[in-house]
Amino acid sequence: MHPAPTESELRILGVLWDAGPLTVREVNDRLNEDRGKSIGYTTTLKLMQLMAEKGLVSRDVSSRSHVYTAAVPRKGTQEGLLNRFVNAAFGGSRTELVLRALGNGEASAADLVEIKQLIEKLENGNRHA
Amino acid sequence: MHPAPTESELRILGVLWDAGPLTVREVNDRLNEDRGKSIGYTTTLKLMQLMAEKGLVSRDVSSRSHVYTAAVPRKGTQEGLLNRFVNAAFGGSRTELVLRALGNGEASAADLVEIKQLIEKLENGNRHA
DNA sequence: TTGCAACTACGAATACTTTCGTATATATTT
DNA sequence: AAATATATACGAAAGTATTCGTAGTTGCAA
Repeated sequence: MHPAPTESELRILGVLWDAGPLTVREVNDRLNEDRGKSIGYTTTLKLMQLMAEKGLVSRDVSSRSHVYTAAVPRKGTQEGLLNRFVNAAFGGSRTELVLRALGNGEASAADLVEIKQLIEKLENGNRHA
Repeated sequence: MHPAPTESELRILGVLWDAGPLTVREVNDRLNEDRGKSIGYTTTLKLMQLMAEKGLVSRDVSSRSHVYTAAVPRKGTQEGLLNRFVNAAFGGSRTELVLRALGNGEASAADLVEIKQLIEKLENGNRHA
C-alpha cells in the first residue's frame, strides 16, 4: 500500500485531482495563487519528487518539463485519511464524527437532503442484508 | 487560544477525557494496556509536561505524583481538529466528509436514526432562520 | 539508616516534514 | 553565439514531533 500523504503532499494531490496532469510549475502556481502563503518552486519540486518515489504520483519524463499525475484515487485516499482521523479524534466512531460535523449548522438545506437520501439508501440496503 | 494537540497529545487527552484526572503513571499504563505498542514512562511524562506548558492540561503538584487534568474540552477540541481535517482532506466541505463517512455502511441502524433526527432538527431550525 | 522503588526534570538523540540554496542542464531570446 | 530564463537533481538546513537516558529527589521498606 502507499504511505498516507502528508499535509503538504495532500495539498498537491488536491491540485492534481482537480486539474489533472500538471507540471511542477503549474502545481506551484496554483498553490500560490491562493492567499498570501508563498511556496518556493524548488520546495514544490522536491515534494513532488518525493511523492513520485512513494508512488503517490507518477510522472512523464518525456519532455523537459516533467508532467505529474495523481497515482492514488481521491476517494480511496480520503477514506484512508478519514479512518486515521476518526480513530485519532473520535475514538473510532464515525457516527460521532458525523454528528459533530453536522452540528455546527453549516450544511445547506440541499446538503441535508442529499445526506438524508444516502441514509434512506443505507437503510434500505440494511433491510435486505 | 490553545495550540491544537498533536496525535500523541490527543491520545493522552483521550485518556484524561475518559477517565478524569490521572497521574502520569496511570495515563501511561492505560496507553500501554492496548495492543503491542509500548510507550516508555518518561516519554509520556515529557509529553504531559509539554502539554501543561501549552495549556492543554493542568496539573496538581501538591502530592509527589502530580495529577493531571484535561484543560481543554473534548467537543471544542474535536471541533477544531475537524475543521483542520475537513479543510485539508475534503476541500472544506463538511457535507463531502459526512457522505464519505457514512458511505462505507458501517453505521448501525440506530446511528442512522440518530443522524436523521439531527437533520430534522437542523431543517426545522433553518425554516425559521 | 541504608537501600530500593517510583517520581520529576531535563538534555539530547531520532525521526519526520518542509523549505530552500546551489549546481547543472536545456531551451529561448536577443 | 552569448545572455537569459527555466528545468531537474540533490544535499542540507530548519522546524516539529517523539522517544528515551540520566541525574537528582523523595518516600518506603528492610
